[in-house]
Amino acid sequence: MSLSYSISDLAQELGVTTRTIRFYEEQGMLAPERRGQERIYSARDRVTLMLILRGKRIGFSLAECKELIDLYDPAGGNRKQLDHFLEKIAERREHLARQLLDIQQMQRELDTAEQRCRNALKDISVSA
Amino acid sequence: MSLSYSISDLAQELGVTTRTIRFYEEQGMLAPERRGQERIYSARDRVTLMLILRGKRIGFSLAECKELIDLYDPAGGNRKQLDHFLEKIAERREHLARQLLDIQQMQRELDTAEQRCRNALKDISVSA
DNA sequence: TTACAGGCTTACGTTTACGTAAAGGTAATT
DNA sequence: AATTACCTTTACGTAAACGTAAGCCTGTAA
Repeated sequence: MSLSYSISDLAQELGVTTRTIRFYEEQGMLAPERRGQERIYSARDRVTLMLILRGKRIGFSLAECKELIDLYDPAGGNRKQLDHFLEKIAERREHLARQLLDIQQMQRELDTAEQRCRNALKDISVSA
Repeated sequence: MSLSYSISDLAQELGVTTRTIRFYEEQGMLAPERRGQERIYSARDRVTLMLILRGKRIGFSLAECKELIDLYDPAGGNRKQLDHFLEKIAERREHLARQLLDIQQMQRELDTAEQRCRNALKDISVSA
C-alpha cells in the first residue's frame, strides 16, 4: 500500500508547474511509472523531486542536482564507481562549506546594513 | 592614495572574464570611473563585485544581487525608503535562513550517501 | 451526451547570464 | 615602424530552465 501521486498532486504540493516536473523527467532525473499514458509518482519519486528543488534553492544547476540523485541511488557496484562517488561527495561537501561561509558573511552584511538603516531613521526622528 | 584596478586586474583576481564585469556594469551594478575610455575601478567597486559574486555562489540572480547592492548603498534618505530597505533586509534574512536549512539537510544526506558507499566498498573487500 | 477537468505530446518562445567575434584605439616595446 | 598587450564598443550567438500554446485523449459529473 505505497502511496502514489498524480503529476498535479506533486506540482501543487511542491509549488511547481507540471511542465517543470515533466521537464525534469525529460532530463532523466525522474522516471515515474505509467498507467496507460498517465504518470504515476511513487513516494520515492517525490523525494527525488524534493531533492532537486532543495538543490535549486541553494543555486545548484540541474546537472548538479542530477549528480546528487545519482549519488543517492544504490546503483553502481564496482569499486571504481564507488570511489568516484566518494570523490563527488567530497566535492559537494566543499561546495556546501563554501556556501555556508558565504551565507554567514552575507548575514553579517545584512546586520550592518540594518544598523545603518536604523541609524538613518533615528536621525530623521531627531531632526523632525 | 586609494588604490585602483584595471578591468583585467579584477577579472584575474576574482576569476571572471572582463566581459562579465562589463556586463554587470551594463546592468547598472557597477559604475567605475573613466580615464578617457578606460575603466578605472576603485576599492569600493571591487567590494561590490565581490558582493555580486558571493551572491551568485549561493544562487542569487543578478537582480537579487542588485538589490543587495542597493541595500548597501547609503543612498535614499526618506523614511519610506528606509522602511522599504528594512523589509528587504528581513526578506533576505528569511531567504538565507531557508538556505542554511537546505544546506544542513543536504550535508546530512551526503553523510548517509557516504555511509552507503563505504559499506558497499567493505562488502566488495569481504566478498573478494 | 455533452461538457469539463485533468493528462499527454510536440514544438516554438522567452529570460538570464554571459560567450565570442569583429573592428578599432592607445601605449610601450623591439 | 611595427609588433604586442591592453583597452574599447557593437552585435550576434548560446546554454539552461522552463513558459506557453496547440491539438488530442479520457474519465466522470450533470
